[in-house]
Amino acid sequence: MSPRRPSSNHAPSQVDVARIAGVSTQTVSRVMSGQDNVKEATKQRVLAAVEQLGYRVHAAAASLASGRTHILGLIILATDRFSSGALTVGIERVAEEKGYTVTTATVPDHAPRETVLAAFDRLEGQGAEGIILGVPTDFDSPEMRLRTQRTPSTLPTKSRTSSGDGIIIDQRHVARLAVEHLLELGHKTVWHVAGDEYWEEAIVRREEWEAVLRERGIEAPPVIPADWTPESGYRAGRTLALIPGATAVFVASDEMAFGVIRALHEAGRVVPDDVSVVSVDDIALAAYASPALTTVRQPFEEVGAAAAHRVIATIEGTDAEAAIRPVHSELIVRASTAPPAR
Amino acid sequence: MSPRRPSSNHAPSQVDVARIAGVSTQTVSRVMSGQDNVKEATKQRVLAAVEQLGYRVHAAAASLASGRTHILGLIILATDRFSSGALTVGIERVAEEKGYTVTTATVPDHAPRETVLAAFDRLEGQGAEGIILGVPTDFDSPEMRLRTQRTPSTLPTKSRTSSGDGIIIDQRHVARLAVEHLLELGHKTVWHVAGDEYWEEAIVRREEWEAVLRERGIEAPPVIPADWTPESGYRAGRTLALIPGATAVFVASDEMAFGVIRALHEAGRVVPDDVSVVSVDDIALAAYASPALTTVRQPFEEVGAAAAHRVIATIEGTDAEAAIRPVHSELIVRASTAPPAR
DNA sequence: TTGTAGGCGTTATCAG
DNA sequence: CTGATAACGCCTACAA
Repeated sequence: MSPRRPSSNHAPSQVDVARIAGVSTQTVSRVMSGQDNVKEATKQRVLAAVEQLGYRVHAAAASLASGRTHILGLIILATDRFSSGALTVGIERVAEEKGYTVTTATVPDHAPRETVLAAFDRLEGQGAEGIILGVPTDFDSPEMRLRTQRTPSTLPTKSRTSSGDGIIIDQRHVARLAVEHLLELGHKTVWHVAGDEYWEEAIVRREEWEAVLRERGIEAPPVIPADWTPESGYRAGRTLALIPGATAVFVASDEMAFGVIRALHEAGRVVPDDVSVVSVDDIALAAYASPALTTVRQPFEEVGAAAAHRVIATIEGTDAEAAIRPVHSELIVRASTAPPAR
Repeated sequence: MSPRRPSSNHAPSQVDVARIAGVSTQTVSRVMSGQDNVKEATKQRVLAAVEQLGYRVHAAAASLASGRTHILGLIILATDRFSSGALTVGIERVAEEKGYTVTTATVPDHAPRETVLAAFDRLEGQGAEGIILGVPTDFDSPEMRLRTQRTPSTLPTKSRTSSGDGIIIDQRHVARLAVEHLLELGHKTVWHVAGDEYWEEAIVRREEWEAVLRERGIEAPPVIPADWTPESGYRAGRTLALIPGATAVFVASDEMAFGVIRALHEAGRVVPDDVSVVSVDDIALAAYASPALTTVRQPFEEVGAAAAHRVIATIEGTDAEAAIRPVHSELIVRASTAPPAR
């Protein structure tokens, strides 16, 4: 039997349901929001009416009345970059679990600060109760401060500079894992192809790479700059291929590593025999690179989940700290690293 | 000067603005929605008050009153798959241009029909005025019909079976481009590593691959099934490596092609000398595979944009057909294909 | 356990 | 060009 509308042609409302069920609208409201102080029989009558009419609560009306929207805002990169997709999946999962909905605003890479602020405002305007900032942002700028003060916000990655409001992946640890692996294999030094320094992660990884070398009394060779794209990795690889003594590189992302390896290959340097390459992310294709990539896995999906938990906790006044699960990076050794040829 | 709130601590409303500007709320409403029937001087006073208070229209209230939400729903795969990210970017771009906001619901791959329907309902409940279905769906099932009838919806890919409501990439053309390329290179036949047949695209590509061969009087070899993942591609590649006569494969996606090539490599078959590989998508890494992938580029971002244009046109009663720009696939020849060795 | 009253902030409609 | 008034559909608070 197909559901039938009351008479007019617009969506059924609480009033319609109440009339059919022979109760007040208030009772309908109680049933819909799952309150338990409704007699079972009444509840069933209401539910029957709901079913019959195909009634659904009107989100806008509900949120106007209650002051709650249950909307989470997500500001993310307008690219198909692996990390963005995985992050989103984690956020979305938790949001749904917790009864939230997520609205996304994308911003181009290297967007000026105003673009991010504008995205933030747009999301707030849409009613977002909390916002997850998936792009580099100066969390401590006055403009941002102003906003994060009125709307709970979180950064998926821990920032070097800012007040500890970022979370989750310790990028120092990531870099250390990678560089130490190479050193333990017996390489005398490690070169570094860095990510775009517009991103905090890139800076931290570079700093830690230097720090690890310094600890062992090794002077860091010059950084080879790049920008996360495979193209930039390729260019970096060509540079690297020119340096005879280079036997080991720490590349700041898998996607760049693909480019680096290709350039090395073309220059006749074999990976890992001549040069060992370790990178970061462990994207799905990492295991299918030639050779398979040794890489530090970043659990983006968990990071997204943790970020979502965190904002939701803040929104709801639950203990935010308790809601955070630390997330672990892990070195995955595959075929792109080996001891240096003697 | 920092904006100051009226007195209480909740967000300023139209009333506050009206009072300060010395006009009625109606006039504020008119200014905010950009109607032109307001005297310039009045408008400026209103704008000044808006600025001073930091007023923004309350989306929920506006949509309750107007009946419009300007929300677009997007149902998409809960993975970091390349295509999903790119699609989203295109949708988001157009949505923003047109003053819409996008709310996403993710569903796992291979989700049963009910999951997709539930996502649809959730989005509708959130007020989505139009929905873009980025996952395989039986667009013609009664349950879906029921929904698409009340909420404009669109499929980014043209379906074999359904009523022409799908759009944009002609998968037959994609397959034809790939297979003919191989044939023109001189290969006697072409093998096929198929995508997950849960997806329309996979089926269409396989069908067309067969059709192209048949046209030339070639009997199609057995399909090698896979599921879009690089892992499945790897397995398919091992199978392929066992077949001595196989000199050319059409792989249904780049991500699988990475797996195929690795397996071939490990089996001692050189690409493209022994086996030519052509795939589909042209993901960012395709150019950095070893060897660089010959592939049929799919402009996902444009597809997303076209899909968004389409739903919005439907929502607004504009001519939907006019709003669609056809989108072109293109063969990108790189290093993974070559004439067969004689 | 259930109902009544009032208001959430905006836009539509109709007057002026 | 501008304003008064009535919805929009629901929820909170309070009362029964």
